[in-house]
Amino acid sequence: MTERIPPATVSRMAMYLRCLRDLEEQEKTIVSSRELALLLGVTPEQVRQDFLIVGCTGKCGAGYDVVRLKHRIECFFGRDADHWTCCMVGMGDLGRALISSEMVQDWGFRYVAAFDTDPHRIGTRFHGIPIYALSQLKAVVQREQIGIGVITVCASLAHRAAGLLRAAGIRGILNFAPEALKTSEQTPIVLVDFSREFLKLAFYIQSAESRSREEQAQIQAVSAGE
Amino acid sequence: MTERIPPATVSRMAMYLRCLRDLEEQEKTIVSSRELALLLGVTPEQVRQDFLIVGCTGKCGAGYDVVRLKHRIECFFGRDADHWTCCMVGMGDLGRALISSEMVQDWGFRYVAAFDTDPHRIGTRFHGIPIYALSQLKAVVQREQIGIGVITVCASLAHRAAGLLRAAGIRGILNFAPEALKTSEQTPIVLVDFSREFLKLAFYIQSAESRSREEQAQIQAVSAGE
DNA sequence: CCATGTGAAAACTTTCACAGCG
DNA sequence: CGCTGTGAAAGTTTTCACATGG
Repeated sequence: MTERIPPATVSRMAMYLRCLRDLEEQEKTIVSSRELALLLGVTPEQVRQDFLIVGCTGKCGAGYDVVRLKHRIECFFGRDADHWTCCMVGMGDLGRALISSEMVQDWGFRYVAAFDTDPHRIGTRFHGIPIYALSQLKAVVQREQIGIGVITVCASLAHRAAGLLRAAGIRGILNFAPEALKTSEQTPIVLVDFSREFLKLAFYIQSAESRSREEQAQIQAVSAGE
Repeated sequence: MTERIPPATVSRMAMYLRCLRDLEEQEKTIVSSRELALLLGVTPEQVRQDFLIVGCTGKCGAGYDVVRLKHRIECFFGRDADHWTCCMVGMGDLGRALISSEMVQDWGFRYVAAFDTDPHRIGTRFHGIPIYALSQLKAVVQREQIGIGVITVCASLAHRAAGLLRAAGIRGILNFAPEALKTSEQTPIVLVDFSREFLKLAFYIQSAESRSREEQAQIQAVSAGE
């Protein structure tokens, strides 16, 4: 059942899901592969190919049923994707920003606990979420049946945090600390590295500008040739 | 010169750069493709293949010169990667967190201005960075020669923010708003979508657990066969 | 005529195997 | 002997072409 799905495909699936949500809000019931392709900047064929993975649900001539397709992709991400319990390890600026932004809450990811080393924060609540000491992590994770741990502590603490989460039997870790944590077969870790995104952007800027320079040079060459 | 570089390769380049920085701090001068491969979870051949792209700098038998290689990869990301000026559009929790975390400052990305709609914030400073009104964006971007705009406003404002940045002649945009902005050939946009990262993690958890279930089933089948 | 479904073709990435150098 | 460099092989992913159905 679990064919090898490449990371790029998983990313695209997440993008489809976002689009389908938006389409559902706009009360569209049918969408074609071409429309989705335009929205995502890929080819219609690729979209159809991807949908074969989740079990082709399209109808010839018409398009895809938005609700049905969305449901299939939600299944792709796990049937219980609608209620993941998360905890935040590190209640610094980033941790608080992630919680208060509520970006992922309505994607089925709900924070039920937070952990910090600062004694002033321990025992208080943030957006209704209780803040515990790190020493209580294992007990809380197991009591609340927390599935996902989100690490926003500094790089030097990240390994310790990951170790505690693993020891508590967490199912997966999202790591915002600029530190490559060893990911094991058992507990997957997704690293969100801001510096990588900045570098990627820098590269794309560079290549876009060099390309447009080339084009200008070509235009100049052409006009010179005339 | 600008061969088509796949996104995955760009990501790996950023990871190499991180590793090389760490190695440089540890005062290692030589590194082999195998060491880097282990650190990154890829194969040594892939590492060497990647380094061919930036211009093979390795010496047979010895390994790669850390400083030289790092320099080459920095060039891959643009020679002026060492001094990108950035501005933050949106000084909510996320915007402030990104600035105060200083995660990317020492990667050569420096914030020199911030923009917000809240009149209480306009005119003040945060971490020494002046906060302006959106109406001043164009003038400030051009005056300070800002290359990168970082969007952390809400989804509904993101399009307007992107439009203003583009009109001001920004070179690239990093978008943290949960909204797919149309990226043009001229000004690249990198979208950082937290919900996508959560979904990715959910998928990997799911597949890791189904795999281990399969293995257990296999083990049971084997022991049943004995 | 539009859109999907499907298998084959093309393009690409990754891996392999080995030559060459320190 | 270990490590790089390189081109060919294997294994992908993506694209194309066309059959099928509303």
